[in-house]
Amino acid sequence: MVTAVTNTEPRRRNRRGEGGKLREEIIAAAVALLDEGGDERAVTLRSVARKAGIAAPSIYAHFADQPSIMLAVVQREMDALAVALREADENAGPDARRRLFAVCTTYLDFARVHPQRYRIMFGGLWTPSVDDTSITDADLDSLGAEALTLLADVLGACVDQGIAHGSDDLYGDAVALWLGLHGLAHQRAVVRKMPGPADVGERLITALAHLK
Amino acid sequence: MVTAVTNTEPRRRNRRGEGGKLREEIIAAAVALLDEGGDERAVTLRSVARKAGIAAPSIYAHFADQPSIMLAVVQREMDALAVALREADENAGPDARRRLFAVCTTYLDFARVHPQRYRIMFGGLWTPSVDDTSITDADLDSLGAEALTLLADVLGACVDQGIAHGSDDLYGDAVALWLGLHGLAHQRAVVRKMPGPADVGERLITALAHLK
DNA sequence: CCTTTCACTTACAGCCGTTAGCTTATGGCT
DNA sequence: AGCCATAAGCTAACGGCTGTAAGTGAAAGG
Repeated sequence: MVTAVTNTEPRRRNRRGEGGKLREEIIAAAVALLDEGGDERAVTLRSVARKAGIAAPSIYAHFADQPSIMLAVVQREMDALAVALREADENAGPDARRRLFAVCTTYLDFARVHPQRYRIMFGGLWTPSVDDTSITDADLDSLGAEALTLLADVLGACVDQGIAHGSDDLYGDAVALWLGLHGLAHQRAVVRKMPGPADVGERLITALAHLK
Repeated sequence: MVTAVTNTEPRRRNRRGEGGKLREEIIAAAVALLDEGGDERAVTLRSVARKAGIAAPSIYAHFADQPSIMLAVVQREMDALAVALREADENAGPDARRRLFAVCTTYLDFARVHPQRYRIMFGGLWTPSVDDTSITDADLDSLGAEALTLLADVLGACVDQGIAHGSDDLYGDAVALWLGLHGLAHQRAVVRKMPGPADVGERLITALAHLK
């Protein structure tokens, strides 16, 4: 599967005010390349340009350099994940156990449905160049803080409803729970077949949330 | 820091029967490149050759192609990790809690001391080419099975000594514990600074081993 | 001395990121 | 309707790095 470089149409140029649309198309092209199963080395400036149907230098109107593309992809997917988690929590109703499993399952599903995206988001390869729109600390903390606060919140609800053993450090428990989820999510995103029982996810959640 | 391409000595050629020595030197050079902090993209066939002080094509006498080098590195480090884990277990004495924490701490320490090595071992980027000495399933299961059996063994000892709650599936619990450790180890290997409390490792171990 | 092992030099073709300068469609203005 | 400034994207080209192939030299040791 080479996904056809054959560009049937030479792509209609964007209209006057809508030059910025191309930026989104570039990010989408990069994500598409990832999803096609090739690893992140397949996402080069030139391959992205080909996928988007534009000439390579046209990217420089929207991104400073190649790493910036990857950075934008990570940012977009981080936001998408955060939104999905909040949504899952809100749609789960008032029951704390339901909320907990909804959030955790949504997290795990993201990694399973988009393994390549998950890999670049948390695989730590989007270059720690400390310049321009740098993420690295601030933005990882952004999702970090956001998702972890959500998790701590749900854990607190579990304690309040009496289905989990309390703790003096809810945030620390949230971090531990997230680390467990991350371990499973990352491993699933990396290998073809996971060892161990199918319900290992539930075991992780049950143990790390101290459910009774 | 460019680590000096300046090869003072042109490197003494190996003696008659010892041609195979170069193979080890090549692997060591690749590992050295990793440890220098550059990511795995810095480990190219040519850079490895430069680091080892040999000409690039000389590698082909010992490795079929570039991915094979990475593969050999992963194999070597997998073995080293397995040995370290067994050693830690044997040196921990008979106390089950000590054994458990010795093994887990050793695992976590490996990832902290050699983050780049850990990343390529479990980051799933050493190309899933299904040919020649392929690892991918067999050899990951090798460490997988080995380390997981060890963990299950230690967990069983914890139950026997009455310091942990029993379970009907010890191997499943071992997998869950390993996933937690992996989550922490990988995250530490990837980001500069981890959120959360310092004792998060002990929390993971305590919760996932069902310690009382 | 002469064979065999070990490693080297040279070279090719392909991809990469990036710079410089050019073309073309768009849409407001006269 | 016609002009024409400008936004939007293109072509050509550079230097550098990559993996790999083909053929060459030198040292070791029987």
